[in-house]
Amino acid sequence: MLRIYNTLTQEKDVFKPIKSRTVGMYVCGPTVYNYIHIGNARSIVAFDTIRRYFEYCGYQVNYISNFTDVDDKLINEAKEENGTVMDIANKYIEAYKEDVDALNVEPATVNPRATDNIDGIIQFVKELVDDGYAYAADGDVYYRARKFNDYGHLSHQSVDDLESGASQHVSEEELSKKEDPIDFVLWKAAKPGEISWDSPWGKGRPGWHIECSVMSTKYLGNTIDIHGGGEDLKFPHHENERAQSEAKTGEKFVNYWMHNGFVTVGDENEKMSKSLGNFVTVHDIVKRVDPQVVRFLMSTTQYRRPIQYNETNLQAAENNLNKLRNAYNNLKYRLSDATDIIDMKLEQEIRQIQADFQDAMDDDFNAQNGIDCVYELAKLGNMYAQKPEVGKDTVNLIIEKLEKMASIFGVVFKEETLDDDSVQALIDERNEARKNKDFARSDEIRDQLRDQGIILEDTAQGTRFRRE
RNA sequence: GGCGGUAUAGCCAAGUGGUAAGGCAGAGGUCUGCAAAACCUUUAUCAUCGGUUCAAAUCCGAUUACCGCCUCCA
Repeated sequence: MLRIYNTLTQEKDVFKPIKSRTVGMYVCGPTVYNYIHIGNARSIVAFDTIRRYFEYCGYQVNYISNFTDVDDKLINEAKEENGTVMDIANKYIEAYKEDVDALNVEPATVNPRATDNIDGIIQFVKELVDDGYAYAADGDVYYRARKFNDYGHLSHQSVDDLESGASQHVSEEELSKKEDPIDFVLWKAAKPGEISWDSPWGKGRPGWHIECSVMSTKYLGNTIDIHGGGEDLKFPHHENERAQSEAKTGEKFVNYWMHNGFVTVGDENEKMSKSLGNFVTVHDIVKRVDPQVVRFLMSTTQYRRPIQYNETNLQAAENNLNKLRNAYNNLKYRLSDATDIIDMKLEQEIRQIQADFQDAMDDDFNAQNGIDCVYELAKLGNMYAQKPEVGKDTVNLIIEKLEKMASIFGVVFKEETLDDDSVQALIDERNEARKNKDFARSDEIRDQLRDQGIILEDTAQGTRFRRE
């Protein structure tokens, strides 16, 4: 029985999908005005890992993640890079896809763009105005937050507290247009020269939160199973989405609200964000770190926990990932001399590990406990692979389970292959030398191959190799 | 000020009432011609104080520290 921590109820709720074998997920995607940073990546990886576990459980997942491709930051970036807003958006959407692909994230079912949904947004806002939930003011349209009785419930804030916070930050100009400082903008009037669309309120563009409400309901319906994002999106973004959507449809917007924890960085352990200027982009990081390692670090940390991004943790992740890769190789190598004996007891243990794995993941995607089960399986596999005689079916069973469980965390195992006959010739020559106790020569060959990034390992079954 | 979260060995981290999983790093060992890989052994009384209980890391209260949100932000 899968339980999910729901931000709205602040409890782990039993997961009941709206449709029996389908899950509808909407995960807030990036505003595409820059390369994504590893905080973005954490969110993307966290929800990809969750999605993969749903699929492992046999669900079909409708995974929607948007691109917010018009807002102030894009407009500014366009000025700076001397291009149009669409140029900037297109550039960083392409970069996003490359980065996310490097992290082995499954493609979304759809990545809708805000600017492809302007008509829907205008229609949505119009209905809110017609119903009295929103009002036009000088070309802008604002949402009447207080009119939505449940406003503040998701972020567990009282409206009055929010208001005292908001009053300190809202500009004079905005304040003069708003009926109430906590009201938020649905539609923004365009300044001269800015990208804009025609609307009943004049030329303008969408406010920040509205695109997610529109695209979520468009692709997944009025009520969706899961809506996710970073914990900083609880307020105001998700609070506002919820208010807009439920006011418009009169139905519950989201059954399970999920929020991932932050990536912290440096000795200060402070939040990484674009505005603090302490961010590391995925674009840069993959130049020096194996993206699989970054992925592994992120997906094996429970999604609500913070991740300290530093060399120590990266190194630990790499070691652990290599441990799994080695176990895989150890098992694959034994396939060559495996017989058809069967180890029923071992197969029973493997099934138990898988059951434990599912229990762990069913508990709000406890990846830490989940990956521990995979380590246990790897150890079991390593021990088995050292036996004098192994059964082919059993070895294959371990490999299959290892691949299946590890794939949730985005781990892909590759079988080592030689594309170069000269390497095999050297390995043969080295074994000949070893037979003749010419260890000087055999070690020389081993060192030579190591310099090429090929590690030799002598086993009872022969010499095998792997790449560094 | 309001709200939310976290505090367990050098590091990551499990554990939600019965006398501290696991991983990484370190140390020692087995295997190996030597390695590599693997396996084995080894390292804590759980931020502080007080309370409840036969029994608490686990429940209650207080305190401290750190992080986040309340303004754009994954």
